Amino acid sequence: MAETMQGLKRSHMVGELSAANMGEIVVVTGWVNSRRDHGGLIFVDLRDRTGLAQLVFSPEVDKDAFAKAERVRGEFVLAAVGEVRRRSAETVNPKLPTGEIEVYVTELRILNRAKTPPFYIEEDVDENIRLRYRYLDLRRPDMQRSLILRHKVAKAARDFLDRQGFLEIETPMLTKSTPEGARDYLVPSRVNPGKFYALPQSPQIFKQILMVAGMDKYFQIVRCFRDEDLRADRQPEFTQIDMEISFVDVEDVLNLMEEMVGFTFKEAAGIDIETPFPRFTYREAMDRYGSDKPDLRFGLELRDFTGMMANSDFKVFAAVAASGGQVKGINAKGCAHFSRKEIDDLTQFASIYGAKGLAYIVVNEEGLKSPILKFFKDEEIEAILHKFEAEPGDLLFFVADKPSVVAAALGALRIELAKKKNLIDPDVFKFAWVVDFPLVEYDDEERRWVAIHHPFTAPLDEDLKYMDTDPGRVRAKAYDMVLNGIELGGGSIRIHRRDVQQKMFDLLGHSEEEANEKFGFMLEAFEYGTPPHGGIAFGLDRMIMLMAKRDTIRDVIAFPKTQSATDLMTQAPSEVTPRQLQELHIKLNVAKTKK
RNA sequence: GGAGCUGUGGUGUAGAGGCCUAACAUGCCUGCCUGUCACGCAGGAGAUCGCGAGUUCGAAUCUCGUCAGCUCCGCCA
Repeated sequence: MAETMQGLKRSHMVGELSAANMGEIVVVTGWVNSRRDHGGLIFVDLRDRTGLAQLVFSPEVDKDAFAKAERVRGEFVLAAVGEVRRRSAETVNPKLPTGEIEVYVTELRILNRAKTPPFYIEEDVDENIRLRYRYLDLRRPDMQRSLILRHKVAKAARDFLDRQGFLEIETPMLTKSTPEGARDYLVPSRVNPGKFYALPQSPQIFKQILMVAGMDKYFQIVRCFRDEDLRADRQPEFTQIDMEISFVDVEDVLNLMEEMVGFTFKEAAGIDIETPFPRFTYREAMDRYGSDKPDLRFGLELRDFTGMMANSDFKVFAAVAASGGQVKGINAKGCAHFSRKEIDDLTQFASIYGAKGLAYIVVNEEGLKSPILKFFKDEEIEAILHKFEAEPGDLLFFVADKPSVVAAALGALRIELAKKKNLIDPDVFKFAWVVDFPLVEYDDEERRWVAIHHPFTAPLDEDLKYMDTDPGRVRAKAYDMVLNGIELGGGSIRIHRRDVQQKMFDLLGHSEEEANEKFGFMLEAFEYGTPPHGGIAFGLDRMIMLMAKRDTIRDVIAFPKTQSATDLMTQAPSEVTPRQLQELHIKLNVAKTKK
């Protein structure tokens, strides 16, 4: 039934055909997007990754081809030989790039049949079905564009870095489990019973050792693995553009990366971006936006009322202000018309982030409306309105809590309000740097200091002196690149001195033996002449998602996993045979549940 | 670990206690059709409403559980 391509060679991709090919005999191949049978005349839209073109079958042109075309169905794979002809003026299809021409087929070969697909290729269907039949989903022009863009982004970044003298060097996928950070994916070693490799969360240690090795500038477009719960922008395996550079400080990295990102966006997607990017210290970003990844596409900045509330008669606010908490607010411009239900929903929304309440004041032409008004003196109300720059029509929100809750709740509320009020221009790209992150934070559960970035991050020179006395005050030479409220990449200048690294491990509560066991090879390497160095890694998937204006990185990854980390097409992960387990010296201890 | 949303012919949806012997569109099959462009016209097949319990005289519809997908919190150095 199926025919071969013998004696035929594709001459054109279908999307390339145009009036310039008029009169040529062409050989095209592809899938049947649709077939329109008019009885005495059959049209077939043939699709490949470059687009669609119309094939015409007429008994007057070729009887055999016409007869075969009657048996053709959706998604059949065809090769067609025919003449490119210009369409008459009234039959031109302006919706199709190739709509000025059509191919009069003189020979048709049905290279393969296809089952009726579960969904029409260009229709939007449930993601369940898309992932199960990913090969059909990937035939959709949108998905093809995503993967083509992905290729272009990777190539542009690679070209840029190559020109800057970077070397692309591979690092191991089977590596050593690290004690800090995300959960590792573990791989049992057959030849070393009871021992495990870990898949890399990032090539962090190897790239730093490459600096010790004198490679000077390293990069890699590399898969990384983290065994944590998934989100729209988080997959268990994802791709980073990973870099490390010797003999640089913060400024050098930021400048070079702005250049790289600018080049990549322009080259891959034709998007012009403004440099330099605005820079925020971590503190400033948290104060103004309640987030270390501020979305700068709209205003709605946070205002601080903590000082003002300390002496107020509103005990809820005063108590929080007096006990190290914060009272902050957002002016929801033009939201005074919100219903009680809408405000309740927003209160519910804020509670997700731990806020115990959401106080509000409605500002109208007739005056103010609020359940908390009665607690404030006239001059206090005056001061609040002044600080909010409130005008009639505004709705003022407050959250009072410990600083982390205030930031989380108001930071999220800010974005929610922007969405609700349609303040976000989808065509705009707002980059920013966030710098001077804290080096460490205290983990109440583990009852120790933990690294905000990772334990190799260098402290700011001027803060080094607080490492022993006041670790929470030490700022790091760490930086994140943020785009439209999403963390695109992050990195730091690293510690290159053995003594400072030791001090860091001490601070994190790793004993010398522990540090030696986990990182001894690295500490040893650092004793053989380590250059000052720093680096950064970009989330390639997120970068492409933002360029392609998608809501999830699943749409820019060929074979992504579901939220429960399964692959609906291959059914991974799956059980393995007892023999496989035996060879790996593994005994399962899994509660008998579903089959 | 937790919260929320969704699940109805192949696909996308409607139906929200009896009107359901489950509707519409599209796809699929058969026939007709020489200018369509996701062609059109006529006819046909196709669903025990994710799964399991329960409430009820009666459940696609209400309750509980469970499975799957999605969004989010925690987590993600």
